[in-house]
Amino acid sequence: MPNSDDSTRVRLLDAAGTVFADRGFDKATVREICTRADVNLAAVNYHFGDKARLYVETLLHAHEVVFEQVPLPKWSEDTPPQQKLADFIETMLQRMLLARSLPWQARLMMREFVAPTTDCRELAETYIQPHNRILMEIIGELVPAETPEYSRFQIAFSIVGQCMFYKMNSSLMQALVPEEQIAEHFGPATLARHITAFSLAALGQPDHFQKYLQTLSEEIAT
Amino acid sequence: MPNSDDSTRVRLLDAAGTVFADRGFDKATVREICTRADVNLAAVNYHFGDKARLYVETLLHAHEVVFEQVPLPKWSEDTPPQQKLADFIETMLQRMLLARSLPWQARLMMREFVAPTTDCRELAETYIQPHNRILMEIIGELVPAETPEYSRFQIAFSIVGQCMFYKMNSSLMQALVPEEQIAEHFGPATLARHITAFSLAALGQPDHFQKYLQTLSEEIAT
DNA sequence: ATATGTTTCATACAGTTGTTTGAAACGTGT
DNA sequence: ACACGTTTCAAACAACTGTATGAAACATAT
Repeated sequence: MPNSDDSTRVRLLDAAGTVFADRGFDKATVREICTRADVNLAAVNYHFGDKARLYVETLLHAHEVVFEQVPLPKWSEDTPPQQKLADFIETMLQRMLLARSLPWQARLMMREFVAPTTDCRELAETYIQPHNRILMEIIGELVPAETPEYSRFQIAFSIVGQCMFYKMNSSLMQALVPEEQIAEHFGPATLARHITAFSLAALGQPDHFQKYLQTLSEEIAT
Repeated sequence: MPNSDDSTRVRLLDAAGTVFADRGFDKATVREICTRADVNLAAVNYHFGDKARLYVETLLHAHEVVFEQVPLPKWSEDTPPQQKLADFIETMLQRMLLARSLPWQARLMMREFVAPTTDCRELAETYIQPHNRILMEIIGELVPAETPEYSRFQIAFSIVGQCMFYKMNSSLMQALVPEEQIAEHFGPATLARHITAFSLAALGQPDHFQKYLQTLSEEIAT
């Protein structure tokens, strides 16, 4: 009957998180997970049945933690959609760049986005769908009413795509961008400003990106 | 001395391509590769030393083939940068979506972008850097002259990020977008048009995306 | 204290993996 | 026809994997 805060279970869940995150599902071994969790090898099979189910539960656990650790700000009735979009982008980036530091959850989420191991229907329904719906609603406020749905989907993916890119291709980025610039101009806050401006401009708020670029060159000039 | 068009070598290289592409480095087995190539199991070790070196050579081979199979169009002196950007995006998407059909090279490239197995310095220098340089030059023609370099990097990544997203998250996309819409509105040509319009609008060619959206809703209306 | 259900443990098992081996087959120049 | 370097082959090896097992340790309620 004691089940909820079972120490071995959560210890296993945590250890599995780190290991899965930086080894991937295949290269991660049950043995390493158990060693790290300081539990017996058989514990995985006892508590989760097999490696695959442990993985799924770890994924769900990871999303839960990240989503509540970096929540979306509350918006009032009259928050302008531009502000909402800015918030959304910054939240998304922070959730992703969270992985840079200690917690492993974001890294794990990214991995699953990119090379899905399970069919992850449950994951999509529980976390990704609602998240995407919010973005779609914001976009709905920013485009003409007649804009077809598929077009709004494309816009959503254009925005999300920008965010994801920085997280996933950090190694590629480091091969292309000089090191000094990375430290200074590719942190979460700066990137959020860039992506927001870029996307708002694309959506017919032309001032945003042009003004933003002007600001930058003025900063440089001084 | 016979080395260049060694039949087993290239057969191995091709088979390795397909297998690595849809299984990934870890899950791909030397056995499957050899079976598919119709060569003996020991051939990999004889010709390439080990699995890792086979992988690297496969990667280089893949890039070479894709880049020459889907080349950038030639531009004249007075090709407008808007056109160049459109071409660049379409080429990139076609290279990526190429993977949908027979050839495996693009899938493989994507995999390596996302979860690099090797440090792939050679890859970055030979293929990715020059490719990125072209994009940076196009962007240079589209933004104010004073725009700082890091900002142009960010813009480049915003564009590339959009393209990559569709390729990598096709499974995620399928979970979010209704099936009928995918077939009709998420092919390479349509996506290229969307991303081009979106990005040009962001870069202060506001007409592009607004006009594009208008066109869409008019098409719907009829 | 005893019994019962739960959790942990050490160990073993069966399968798959990359890699090695040594002999056979092949091609080529003499 | 011979010899020699190259390439192929079947078979085996050693290491590692996820999983199963059955006994021990534990907790809890009667």
